Amino acid sequence: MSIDVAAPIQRRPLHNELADRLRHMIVEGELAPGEKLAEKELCGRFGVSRTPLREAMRVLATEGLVQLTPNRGCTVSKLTLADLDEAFPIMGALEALSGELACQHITDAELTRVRELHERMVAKYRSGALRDYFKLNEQIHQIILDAARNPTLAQMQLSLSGRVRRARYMANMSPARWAAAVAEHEKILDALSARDGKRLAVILKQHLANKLQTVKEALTE
Amino acid sequence: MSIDVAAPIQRRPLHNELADRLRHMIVEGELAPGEKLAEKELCGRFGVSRTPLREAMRVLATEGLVQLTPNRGCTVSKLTLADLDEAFPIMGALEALSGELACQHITDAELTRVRELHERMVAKYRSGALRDYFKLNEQIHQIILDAARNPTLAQMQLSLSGRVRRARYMANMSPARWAAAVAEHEKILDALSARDGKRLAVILKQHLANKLQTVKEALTE
DNA sequence: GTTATGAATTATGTATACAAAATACAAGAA
DNA sequence: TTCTTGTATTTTGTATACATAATTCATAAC
Repeated sequence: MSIDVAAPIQRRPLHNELADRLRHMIVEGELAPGEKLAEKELCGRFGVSRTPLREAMRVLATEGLVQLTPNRGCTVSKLTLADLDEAFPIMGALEALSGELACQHITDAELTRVRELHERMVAKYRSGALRDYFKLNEQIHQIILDAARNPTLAQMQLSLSGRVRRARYMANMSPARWAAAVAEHEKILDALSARDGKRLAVILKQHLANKLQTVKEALTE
Repeated sequence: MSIDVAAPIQRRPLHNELADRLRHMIVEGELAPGEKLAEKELCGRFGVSRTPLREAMRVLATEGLVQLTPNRGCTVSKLTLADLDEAFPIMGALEALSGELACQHITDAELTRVRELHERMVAKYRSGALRDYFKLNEQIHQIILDAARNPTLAQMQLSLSGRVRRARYMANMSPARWAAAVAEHEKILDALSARDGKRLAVILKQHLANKLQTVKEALTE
């Protein structure tokens, strides 16, 4: 195995690297909601000075992942029920738009890819592999998002879903919900195949509304 | 006139103040798109050191108002036709959602306020006062946004509209367009008064689509 | 025992200093 | 002239130092 000597040498600023790492840690739940993020401690952990770390913090604060209080430091944003109630309808509206636009722009190759992922996802459902199911689910939504050909929209969706992603593990889907979700995905595939944007928009919006219900039920248990 | 001695003493970090000022300057067009923002020069202008300025820059970059290139500094983001094509449909989707939610939550008092602003706006239209018209227009949309009772949604709308606000002065509305816009606002008021969320959503989405057309026509001239 | 007060400590906000990269520019070669 | 190539300057990236606010904790008053 040889390295690509023509590839550009990657050198990114520390604050970018830090922002990415911290974002990942928060989104994946490695840093608990409400946790205090002391600059000094994080500097020690990453082996950097406070300057780039603080710059990364401002970015995460703007994205809503952490909360900054003047002279009082930084904490990982909590994810309340109200936050979910706010975020999911927005995600529904954005997904609906994605679906509409995707129907206008999606290529046959992309459509084939969606079908393939869908089949594999259904197989994972049948075998009860929730984790793999989620992964394929995400990939399908990602392709729709890409097919919308609207990077701004994709960016906003990504940012928003990052915020609520932490709630994911809470959503221990009931068998009934899971079956319903799969049924919804059949409809999504149908509408997308027919390139029926309006229909897909309605389905996706409802899909997100149901997702919210699932998460909320899991939370109130 | 006496000061309110009970009011909390305002002391905000410099980076917040800087971010607000720079954001305002960019959104209002005082800093031209594509303009280079050298740290040293801005530090001199505001009388601060580079540390808080750089923190403010990261925030603006996350909001999409400036572009950072590693080791190469910062420039005010340009607003291309493609950006408008991306942003307006998203704003349409978000406004539509706002309208839907607003119909569920708006109080009679707020509705009265909207009617009042609407009347004043129509008067400004009749007298040809475009600037005042815009201002009242914005206030109406703001009330709808507030009535949606979804701060996350409001925040996202604000951020997006800030990005495209610079294109506003380009939109020198034709008389026909202006008349059409006013007619649309009559429909908006009707649907809102009837608290018919679905109808309002459709109107608002179309309203934004028309706005995009207006701006694009003004640009291609 | 509880509350209040103040010094000591710690953390955050800002400025400055140093390192490294990019840019500008001048001198020399084709 | 035009294109290199090397050097000086400028700019950005990062670390450190200092200023100020918040917190902790011990002590004193009630």
